[in-house]
Amino acid sequence: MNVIISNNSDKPLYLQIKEQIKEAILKGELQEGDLLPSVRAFANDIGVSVLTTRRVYDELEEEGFAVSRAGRGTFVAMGNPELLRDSKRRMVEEDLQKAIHSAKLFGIPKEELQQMMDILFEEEE
Amino acid sequence: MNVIISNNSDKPLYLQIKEQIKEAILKGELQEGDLLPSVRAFANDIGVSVLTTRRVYDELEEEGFAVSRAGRGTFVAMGNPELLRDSKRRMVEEDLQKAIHSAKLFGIPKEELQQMMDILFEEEE
Amino acid sequence: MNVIISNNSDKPLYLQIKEQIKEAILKGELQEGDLLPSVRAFANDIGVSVLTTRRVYDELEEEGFAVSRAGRGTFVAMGNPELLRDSKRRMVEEDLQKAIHSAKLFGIPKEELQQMMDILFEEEE
Amino acid sequence: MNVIISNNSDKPLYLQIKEQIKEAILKGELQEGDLLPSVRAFANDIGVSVLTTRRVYDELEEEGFAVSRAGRGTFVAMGNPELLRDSKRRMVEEDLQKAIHSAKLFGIPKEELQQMMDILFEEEE
DNA sequence: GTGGTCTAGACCACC
DNA sequence: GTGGTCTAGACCACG
Repeated sequence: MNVIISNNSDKPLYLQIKEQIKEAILKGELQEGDLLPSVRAFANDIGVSVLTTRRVYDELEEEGFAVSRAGRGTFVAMGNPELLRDSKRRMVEEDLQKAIHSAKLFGIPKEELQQMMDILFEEEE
Repeated sequence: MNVIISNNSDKPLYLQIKEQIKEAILKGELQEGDLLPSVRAFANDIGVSVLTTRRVYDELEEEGFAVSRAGRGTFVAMGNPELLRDSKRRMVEEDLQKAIHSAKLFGIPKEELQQMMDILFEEEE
Repeated sequence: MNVIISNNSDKPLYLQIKEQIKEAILKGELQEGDLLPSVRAFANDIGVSVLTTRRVYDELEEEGFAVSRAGRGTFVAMGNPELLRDSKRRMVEEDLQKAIHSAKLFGIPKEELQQMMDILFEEEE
Repeated sequence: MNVIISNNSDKPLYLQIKEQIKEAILKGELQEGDLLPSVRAFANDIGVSVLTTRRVYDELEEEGFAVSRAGRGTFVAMGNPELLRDSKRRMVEEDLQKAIHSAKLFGIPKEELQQMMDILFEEEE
């Protein structure tokens, strides 16, 4: 797994890391039951404090994406695939909703919005 | 102008205020050249510290949405209307791009995305 | 608010503290909207690390018992009173269920269990 | 004897195993003097490390539930039957006391507590 | 002043 | 080896 950290981002480190792991799970790169790197190995790997990776794993566990077992390691949680699908859709819908909200506010018509989506969809590499 | 402050929001006060002023400008409620309330009056009005409104006006000026004239007050900047239109589009495009990025990541096809937009567009009150 | 910490307990410090705050809220000693002590003042007060009180407040927030506002402080959450009542009952039911489970396992009849409850209820000071 | 291990439990493996053996003794499934499986056979049987079963037997011996005879094996301790009866009662009383303590704290009256016990007693399958 | 994040150590229980 | 807790510092943004 590749995690990229930006010190210039306004997002805290632990959030950047957490989101990348969640994305990897949602994309299917990390499968249910997979062993995640140990907090120490991971911290060393990406150059952050152990406490920071601990926090990432703690929150992933709270959110149901991972399970930690003392003395064994941290694993990708066994989750109902439906939940994953929903989780993906919800992420997309959130951003979409924001865009639509602003568009309505500024009087951008639905047709123009659809056109923008078409263009942006092709542009994205 | 009505500014609504939520103490339950995760956004800092100064940002909530700034964004609502910017929205009012982009929506056309505040016209170019309009006089904004004084920092003191405004602070008193919405029940926040003078320092907070001071910061709002400072940042609005930095971003080119307002100009302060010593002894006269703070005014909505005289901006090229083109710039405003672009600014609106850019805001919408940013969120749209995020949604498209996630959708591609999770394998949600363009058709499904368009369908989601249709539904969300109608739902928005 | 009085918090008592035992270093001999098998429970981690942060849990001991968190549970006592939750109890104070459930008992009504702490009312909705009340300001909790700052993490630093609290840590100093009860003689633990700042990080430990931070963690307590973080988790109380996650569980919906408190809300933190940067620059202002941490407050007892405005919660629907129904939820509090349910929370109380659930705590009691959990322990009761354990007792009943063991009793059935060991063949202790319902009558004896009720008798035990009578006696223990009077004994409790 | 059937021992079921859950990887999803928050309890450590050795505790899960130990508690199930103690329950079997208290329930009478394991009689005084019965030979327990060897640490190696047992570890192999339930799929855990030998160290883990070793620890289980050590602690059972410390607590007086088992005795090890070098070269012979580990046996369920010859215990005074009174002690066993007391042990059962104590386990039940402990949980009952916690429930009563919380109930008093939150102002739940004795009648409501008894009602809860009635309901939970019937519900338990 | 407040909370939010982060570092660099440490000790413990579990496997 | 692993995760779980804790300490004693630090810097930043917010009000």
